[in-house]
Amino acid sequence: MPPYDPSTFPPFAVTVDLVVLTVRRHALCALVVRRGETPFQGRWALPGGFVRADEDLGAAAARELVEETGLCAHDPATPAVGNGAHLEQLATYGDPARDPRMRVVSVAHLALAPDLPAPRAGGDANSARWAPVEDLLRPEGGYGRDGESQAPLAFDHARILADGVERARSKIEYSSLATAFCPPTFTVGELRRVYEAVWGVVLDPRNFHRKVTGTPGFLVPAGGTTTRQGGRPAQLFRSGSATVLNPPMLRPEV
Amino acid sequence: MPPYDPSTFPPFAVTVDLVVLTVRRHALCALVVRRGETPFQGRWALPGGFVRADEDLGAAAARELVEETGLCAHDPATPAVGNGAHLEQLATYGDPARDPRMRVVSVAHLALAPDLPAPRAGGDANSARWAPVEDLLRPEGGYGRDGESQAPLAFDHARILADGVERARSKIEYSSLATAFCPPTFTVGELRRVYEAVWGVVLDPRNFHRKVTGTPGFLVPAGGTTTRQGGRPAQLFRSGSATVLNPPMLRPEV
DNA sequence: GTGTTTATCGTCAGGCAGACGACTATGATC
DNA sequence: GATCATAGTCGTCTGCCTGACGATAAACAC
Repeated sequence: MPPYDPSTFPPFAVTVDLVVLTVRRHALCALVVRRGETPFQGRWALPGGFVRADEDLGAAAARELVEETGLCAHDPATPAVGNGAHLEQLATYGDPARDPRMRVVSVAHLALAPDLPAPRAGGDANSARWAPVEDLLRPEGGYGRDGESQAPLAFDHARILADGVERARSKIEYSSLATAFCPPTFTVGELRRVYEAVWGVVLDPRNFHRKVTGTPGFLVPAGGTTTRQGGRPAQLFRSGSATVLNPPMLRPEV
Repeated sequence: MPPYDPSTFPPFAVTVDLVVLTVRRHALCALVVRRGETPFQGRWALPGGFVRADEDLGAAAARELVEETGLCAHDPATPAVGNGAHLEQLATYGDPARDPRMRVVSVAHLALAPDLPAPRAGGDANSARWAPVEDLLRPEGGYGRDGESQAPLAFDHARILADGVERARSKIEYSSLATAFCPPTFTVGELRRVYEAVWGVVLDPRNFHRKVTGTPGFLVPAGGTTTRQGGRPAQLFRSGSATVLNPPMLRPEV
């Protein structure tokens, strides 16, 4: 290890960027905000901001999450109260050219949230929105289903988003994290639609039901039923204490 | 997102720390270096150093890896040549109090290497060594099997090492990464001993043989046999093109 | 040769997943 | 109110994979 003088280290800016995912209308969506300044002015970007001088990385991510969505990060300590979201570190991006202004290292975090009413960003409805990741990750431009223009995300945020989506897709295989996309109580069918939206596949309702109800600790009956999805009333469940699924949920091939 | 003045961001030092793992004498070992300066002078620490002003994070990690071990990072581009090691980003640690001198954010990387002759760190054999992770992660002090004193690792490096070991343990379940611990050609038994050392378990040789030889693309016959492990000559294999194992290797319970 | 060590092939039973049939309980429609 | 569409829930069957072995093969040490 070469010796160094602590006072001459190269200075970096450190930010956190958030990949906030939710499932809306059968589609996996991410929270994006419109940039008001150069570079990439007017383009969509992931929410984020500078880490403060005396702030831990996770705390900075949780603070940004509250500022952008009102969601409380779901600490292991906190029980699963109303607006809790799962938050975990994703990866760190530090290409010297990723921000033309200066050297910025961004510690990306992944948040999984239930379907929320609407993004709030200082009340400016035009500056933040949920967008289907399918649209955001389309290689080039084009238009989303709502006619919203789809220039690629600012900076290297498409890459970060892709990494976050891939993390979410693989993590719901072997963990109970899919319930983070659901409201406090939910049905087996609602949970299945989460898997279908995140993976982009169609699952057999009977085998899915057998699997999730047969995995100890995954779901606990919350009592009562609901018909909010139509059809026969479905039992309501709450997320159980299990965090890892063994054996895992199997994602269908191709 | 609050507005900001790019010139007033809080300055951070950014470092990379390396968790370099190998399997030696049936034990999972990590590379540690002895600190020559305060804080934690004389204590063992993970190798690492500052990211240079115009250097990507992965490049900094690869540079440190070469400096400490002579290993070349195994880029996807590079074919599996002699001294190639697997290198991937692990996680980032930024507790404001993790370094008493200043605010340091460390991007930890995980490297998996075959058994190497001996660490080199400027030729000073006393300043770098392979230590069994079991010893390094023992909660408090004590002595390793070789009588080497075992004060806990410097900074938060025990935590980083534990995260790296856990990553390696889980990743060899569903990927072909275990071959990164093996020389270019190896036998099924040698690969099994890697799994046994990393997981700390004993595996059935017959079922293991059936599993790894039956997974398409995991192993390709390299031709020839060896008796370097004693007993009946064993076929030599090379790592195949498969990167993910589906279905995965199952780690025995408990 | 005999014993030891390691490698490799086989067999068998249990568990789990995919494919699918059958039935149930709602709301919507006529 | 009968019928239909929709969704939920319970079973069955078959094939694959794994864990727990037995058995054989090919080297080395004495």
